[in-house]
Amino acid sequence: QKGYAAVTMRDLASAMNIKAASLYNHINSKQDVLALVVMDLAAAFTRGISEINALELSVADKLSRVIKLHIDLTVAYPHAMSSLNNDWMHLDAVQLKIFIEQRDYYEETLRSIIRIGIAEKTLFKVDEDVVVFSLLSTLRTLYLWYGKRSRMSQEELYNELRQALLIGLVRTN
Amino acid sequence: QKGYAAVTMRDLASAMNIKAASLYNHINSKQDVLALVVMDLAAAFTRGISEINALELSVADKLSRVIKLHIDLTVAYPHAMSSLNNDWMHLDAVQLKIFIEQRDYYEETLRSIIRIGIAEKTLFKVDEDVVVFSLLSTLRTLYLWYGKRSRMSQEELYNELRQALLIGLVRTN
DNA sequence: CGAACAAACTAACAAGCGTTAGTCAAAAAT
DNA sequence: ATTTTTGACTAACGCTTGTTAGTTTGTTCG
Repeated sequence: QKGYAAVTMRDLASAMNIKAASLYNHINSKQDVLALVVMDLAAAFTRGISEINALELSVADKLSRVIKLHIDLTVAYPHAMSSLNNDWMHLDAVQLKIFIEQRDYYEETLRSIIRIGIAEKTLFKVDEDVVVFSLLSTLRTLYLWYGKRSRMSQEELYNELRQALLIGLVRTN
Repeated sequence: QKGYAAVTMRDLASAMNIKAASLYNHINSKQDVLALVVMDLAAAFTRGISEINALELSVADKLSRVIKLHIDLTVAYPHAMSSLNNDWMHLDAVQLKIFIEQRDYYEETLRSIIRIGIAEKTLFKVDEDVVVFSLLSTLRTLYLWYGKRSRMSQEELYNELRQALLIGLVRTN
């Protein structure tokens, strides 16, 4: 709601009905809390795309699996997704380096899947950077949206997103 | 880079090679700076979509114009786009109300365009909320991307985004 | 030339920040 | 039954925050 910088330890404490000082019986610092929230989720994404890429699937099926990965993790950890998107730059130097490496690996893996699809002509000829960026923009901000306005099941969301992101909107025939 | 909450008046001042107190010869408060950055850009989006919707265009052409609107404003005000996306919740109560009204109006206008397209069957049958969300997720985060990694012209970006967002990726025939 | 103004400066304020120290009651382990 | 541990508390710390007051310097204008 407020983001890492704007939220105070007293905010966190009062949401748990305790005093700020009591938090330090459980955690070492505010930064540690951020790392706990962000790093596990980042690792889950890294593991997820790595597993998908290792499977013997068509490019379109791999992309569908990536969509499913994002839906699953968003449903499981909607609040952590917000920190992953907006607060990662406040990680300390050590964690930040690890985070950025994982992020780069994730994006490069997705880019390589798309590159193969374009080369084998199962995907339209598009700029791979634009596609990676466009897919991830939508998938990364799912948490802003799903569960709030939507009464949709995960299954429905999955099908709608495959249509919107992969198949397209405008009828061209 | 840091977001509204994390950046200090001393940060802003030193980036301008002056002292923090000197800022107050030009502005009234930190919150006012945020409002100056965010509200004008929000108004530009509101005016933009209003004008597009008033034109006598096909649904697909209106959507293309919306893409162009986002590209134009992102190129013109890349830094303000970041605050518009990430810092709007730190506006004071008065401005926040105005902001949210404009945002709702923008989204509802876009939704109505898509609703018409689906009804007249120029668009595939998709959930209109998913489509609005998916389009805006990509267009709103253009600033993260364009100008950094990309050496693409605005014209190229426009064509690539129309392909990726409207036409689709996966060849189905 | 002299007045008025713009815009920088130093110094300091009160409030809020993350965090630590020390204490105490209840629960768990011995 | 006694010791140890857990996890809350109050009080306070040193620091940083946004902001104000008062001053000074250079420029603009009658």
